[in-house]
Amino acid sequence: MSDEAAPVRPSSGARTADAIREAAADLFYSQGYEATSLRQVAARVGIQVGSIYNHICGKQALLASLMLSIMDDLLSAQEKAVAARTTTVDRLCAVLDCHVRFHAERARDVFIGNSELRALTPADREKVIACRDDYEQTLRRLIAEACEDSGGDVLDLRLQTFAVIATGVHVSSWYHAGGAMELDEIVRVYTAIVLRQLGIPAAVQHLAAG
Amino acid sequence: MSDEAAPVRPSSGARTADAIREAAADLFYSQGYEATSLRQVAARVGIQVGSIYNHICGKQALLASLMLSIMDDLLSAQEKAVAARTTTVDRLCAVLDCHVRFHAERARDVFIGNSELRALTPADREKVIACRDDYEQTLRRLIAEACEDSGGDVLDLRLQTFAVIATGVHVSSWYHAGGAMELDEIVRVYTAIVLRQLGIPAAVQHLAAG
Amino acid sequence: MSDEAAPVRPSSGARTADAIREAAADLFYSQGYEATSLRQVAARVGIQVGSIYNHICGKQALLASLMLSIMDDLLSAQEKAVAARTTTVDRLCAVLDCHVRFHAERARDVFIGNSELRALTPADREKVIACRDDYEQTLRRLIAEACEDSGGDVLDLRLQTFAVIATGVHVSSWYHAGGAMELDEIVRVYTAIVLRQLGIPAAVQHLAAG
Amino acid sequence: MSDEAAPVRPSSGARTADAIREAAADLFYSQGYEATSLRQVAARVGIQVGSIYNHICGKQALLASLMLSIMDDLLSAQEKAVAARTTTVDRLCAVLDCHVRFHAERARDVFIGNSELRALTPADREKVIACRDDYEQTLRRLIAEACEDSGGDVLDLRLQTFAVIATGVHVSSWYHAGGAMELDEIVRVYTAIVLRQLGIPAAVQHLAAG
DNA sequence: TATGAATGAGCATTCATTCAT
DNA sequence: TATGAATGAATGCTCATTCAT
Repeated sequence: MSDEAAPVRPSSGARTADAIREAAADLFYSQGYEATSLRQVAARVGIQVGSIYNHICGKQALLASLMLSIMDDLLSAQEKAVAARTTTVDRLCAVLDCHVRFHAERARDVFIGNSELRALTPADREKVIACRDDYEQTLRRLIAEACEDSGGDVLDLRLQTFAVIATGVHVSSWYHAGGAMELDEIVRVYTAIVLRQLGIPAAVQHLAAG
Repeated sequence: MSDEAAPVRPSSGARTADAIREAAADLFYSQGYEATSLRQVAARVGIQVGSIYNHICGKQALLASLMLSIMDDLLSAQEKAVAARTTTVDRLCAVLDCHVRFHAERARDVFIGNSELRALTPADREKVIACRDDYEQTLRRLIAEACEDSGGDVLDLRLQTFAVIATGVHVSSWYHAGGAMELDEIVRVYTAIVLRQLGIPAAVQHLAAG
Repeated sequence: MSDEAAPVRPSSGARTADAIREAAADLFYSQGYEATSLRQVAARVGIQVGSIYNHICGKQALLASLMLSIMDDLLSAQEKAVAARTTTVDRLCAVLDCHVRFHAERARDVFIGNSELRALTPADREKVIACRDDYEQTLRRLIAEACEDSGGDVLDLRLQTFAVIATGVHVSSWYHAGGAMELDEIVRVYTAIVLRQLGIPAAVQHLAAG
Repeated sequence: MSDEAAPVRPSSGARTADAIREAAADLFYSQGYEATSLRQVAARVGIQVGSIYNHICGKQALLASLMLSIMDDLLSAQEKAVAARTTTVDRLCAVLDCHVRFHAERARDVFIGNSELRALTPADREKVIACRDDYEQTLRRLIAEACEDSGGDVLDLRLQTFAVIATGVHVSSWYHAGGAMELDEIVRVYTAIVLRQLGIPAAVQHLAAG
């Protein structure tokens, strides 16, 4: 309420900062971090290069902040998915659903998160990698638990977890809204092949889906 | 012995050219194309920047030539794998084996091939993408044929082909010789989960393996 | 006095830009465009090379802008000379006066304008040549008209126009203020030999001068 | 006879050297000395850059030798013209004829001689300038003598000598064989306007021409 | 003589960053 | 906050020249 009483352009500063982050993300996605100059970012926002430093601390920091935000969002989404269900198979399915949807819907961000690790400061890189490991560990644990509970057959937990992740991440490279395949359908097929791959019986799958 | 009888500097030119390509590949892999300067490449080879131009036409051309070589090798390996077998399931397994081995053993090159597409000239990019499509098409066709011949059950051919590729490519991000898992073992597990994912009965698998 | 009351750095930007153009003109004159580096220009202005790009778009554009300015000034001077008189012989004399004075007083600029055409972009070269043609055409027309009106005797209009131009342009190669010959005297002799060359009777000349 | 018995490609060395000089002259003419690389020269000759140093001492020396040759030819031509006639007016006309023809027919060389002085070593520049002064002095003396002998009227010897030279040199900027005006005609008009400019009576002109 | 490789200096241009206004 | 000017370092690339073969 008091919020809406504020001037129509509430904190143009924050708006500019957001615009910078958006523009940077777009450019980092399409050209890469190294190939993107702050001049390009500024131009897209409609300001001069120098002005950018009123909103960010530097190019490095901009990338780091961007990547950490993305990892944060990814982890939050996963946590929410885990929390929503009760059985282990249900939980796994929810996390798979979340995995694909996040990678499909935020392909740009996810791509940056995966491809610009090299460009980070060692310190920042460690932080991002910690998030990524966290994400992987959760998925791995869920896979193990779901298999145990449902008669699945894990051949190699690490490799199979990687397979699940890689398959979902790959969706970000080709999915686009309005494309040949609906996202719901993608999630359905993806879940099915993951469960198959884990040897979880079809019967259980239908129960989970039901 | 007979080796050392060879001329001390057998075509110093070709040797330098190769050294440049090797150094460039190493640096492109660890820092990215944009973040790598020709001065770094030259330094690693032990020559001056200018001298590099006796062997390459420019940075762009160096990358393009590198990527096209890699794609060439990849396609050749796949072709050889296809040619060596007779039944469709056998062929699929050979191609899966080749896929994983190539990505594990030439992780550096494969990484460059996947991550520096952006840095290419549109013309060169098209060429590389054409190779990549070719590679995918072969795998897709083999999957379809193998499933048909062996009672497999494809849910979505495109998505599942992508899953097979992504899973194999991912190996390149963690495998290293002497690591926790032998390459043979990786291939074994990978093949198993792919066939499972495609619904190809275990019985057929063992026949193929035998 | 009132001068010094003005702000110490009135638009430092414009001033730097002018200084760059002046320095560039000096160096292009004494060394030629190709032999002049932007580093030299910057050094003469007292800034770093990179800073130059806050004021110009590139070396090419700097030359083009310089040359177009010079041609502009030359054409303007000629136009003013033509406009100031009424009879054709008077007009011709005014234009000859302008021709010699401009070439004597702005020898540096005129030299650049004549000698660096090669260094221009085809597009810019065309523009400069169009100015030059314009200048020549005006002079040629005036010569024809003046001869007709005053009993002159043109042997070959084109060749004689060229002779008039070349003779005046040549002054720029040896005149310097305070030299052996006053500029007024140079103009007087030059005009006389041009009129003689055109066969315009001495009587008319004195009338025109009167 | 014994000459023709020599191998078909007599002294390929001298030939290559000449080819280098020709190629260099062409390129210096069209692009300027500074903008021309020895690589371009070599390419035009059909050899590699390094090989060029078997024939020349360096880029500077190549230019100097080229310019001195040209000045030599120019002076020789003038000397021959002077020697061929007896009366002063005849001599002047012969020298004017030679001046225009040389500048028309060897426009490329004359252009180099005039425009690349800057690029020479001070020592070489002095030599070329000495030739040029020599050439001018001869013409100046001839003008003075011819005017004295034929009732001409010199207003300013130096300026008028310059005018004569500049007019002739200018021909090199537009003449080309097969163009709108025959060279003989150009020489005729040029001579006429020069004599007019010097106030030498037409009667004498016809005598000289006859 | 010709070659191909190497050198070291130089060039136009770009960039992240700083700072007075 | 925004600007425009400046910095200093770096980059891809070219060049005249050298030299072993």
